[in-house]
Amino acid sequence: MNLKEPILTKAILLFAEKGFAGLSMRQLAKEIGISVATIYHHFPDKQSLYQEAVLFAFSDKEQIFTELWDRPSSAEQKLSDFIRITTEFLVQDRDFHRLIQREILDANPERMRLLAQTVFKKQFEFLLLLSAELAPGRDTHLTAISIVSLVKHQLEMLPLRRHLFGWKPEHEAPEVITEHVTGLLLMGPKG
Amino acid sequence: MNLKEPILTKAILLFAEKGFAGLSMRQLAKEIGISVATIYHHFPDKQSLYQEAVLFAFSDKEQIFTELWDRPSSAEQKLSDFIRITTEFLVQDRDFHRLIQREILDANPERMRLLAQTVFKKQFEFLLLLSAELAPGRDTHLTAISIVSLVKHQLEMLPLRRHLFGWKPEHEAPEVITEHVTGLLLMGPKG
DNA sequence: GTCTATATGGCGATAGAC
DNA sequence: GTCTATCGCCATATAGAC
Repeated sequence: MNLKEPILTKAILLFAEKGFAGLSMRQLAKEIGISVATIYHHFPDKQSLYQEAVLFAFSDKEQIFTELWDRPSSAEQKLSDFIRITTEFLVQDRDFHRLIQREILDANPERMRLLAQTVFKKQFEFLLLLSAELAPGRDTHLTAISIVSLVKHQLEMLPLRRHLFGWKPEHEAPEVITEHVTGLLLMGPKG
Repeated sequence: MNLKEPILTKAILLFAEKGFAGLSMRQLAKEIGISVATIYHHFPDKQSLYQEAVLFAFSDKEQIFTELWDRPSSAEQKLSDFIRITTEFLVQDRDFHRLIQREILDANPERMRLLAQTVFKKQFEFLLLLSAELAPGRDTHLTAISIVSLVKHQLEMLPLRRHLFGWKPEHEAPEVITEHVTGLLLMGPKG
């Protein structure tokens, strides 16, 4: 049987958890239950495996949102849906989220460009249109990033937040986060 | 001369850049211009060096905000000042920011607890008071986190944002980010 | 396409001289 | 307190049998 896809699948999981330098080829092979040489049959070196794994992880993720933008709903409703879908997705696919975090932290310009132009381009352009409609007086780029920030960073901060004052278990629920972020964005602080 | 502090200083820089697994003791020694054995004279092992470096990096950071909370200004002004100070600080001390990101990504529960209770405790409690005053109807914990998110994540996304539609060089300026985030929070999307 | 065996080098850590 | 020299191990990567 061809082991290329199983290798990529396990690699995504373990690279997300340990980072590039933190995962050895031996560990990866052991986890899959194959030999190191088999990995090297499918990938020329560790770096290539990593890059292919990242692309593989991102390959099917674009579709999740496509249906959303076509709905004949109001801008407010679309924002609310976008926040909910993104939150649920990031909560459900933690490995993917950790991989994004690591990639952005690494900040390799070429890989950033690739990511921006292949995976996020379309979603971000829809988000820009939405920002222009919802916050006409504001810089749309900064507003769109702010929307993403509120969703993504709420989740990224969880390990730390758990130890900060006022935290409650329900703050980890996707629907609670969604409601808070949506309300803050649509109605402002006083709403 | 005692090399403990120079070791810690360089370690902060390189751990922030490469991560724990990505930096070897040999590389670190070479960068400082000393031998590996000298590092091991001051620190029992790599893990201890890392943890001490992280604590050292955070040790003097708490003071930056203390003066702010004592000022006799309005809640709106305090929020604006907090956002500005935080943005400028994170832009200026990128190594520190990257170290925070790595620590949160690692998510070691014990280290998270330590970080929350030593470095962020006081600032976060002031931020909670501010959130309660500015957004009385909302969950103060979530609001406070949202404020942090808007500042911190705007900067973390920079490597990716540069390749997304609508980005302009001025979006990297602390004062532009500050103004956007402050406006969004205080006046909502329509403001 | 997968394996066992191995080459080569860098790794964390230590011994012992100065 | 700092060094040179070295141990034993694990890393990436390859050779060659099946």
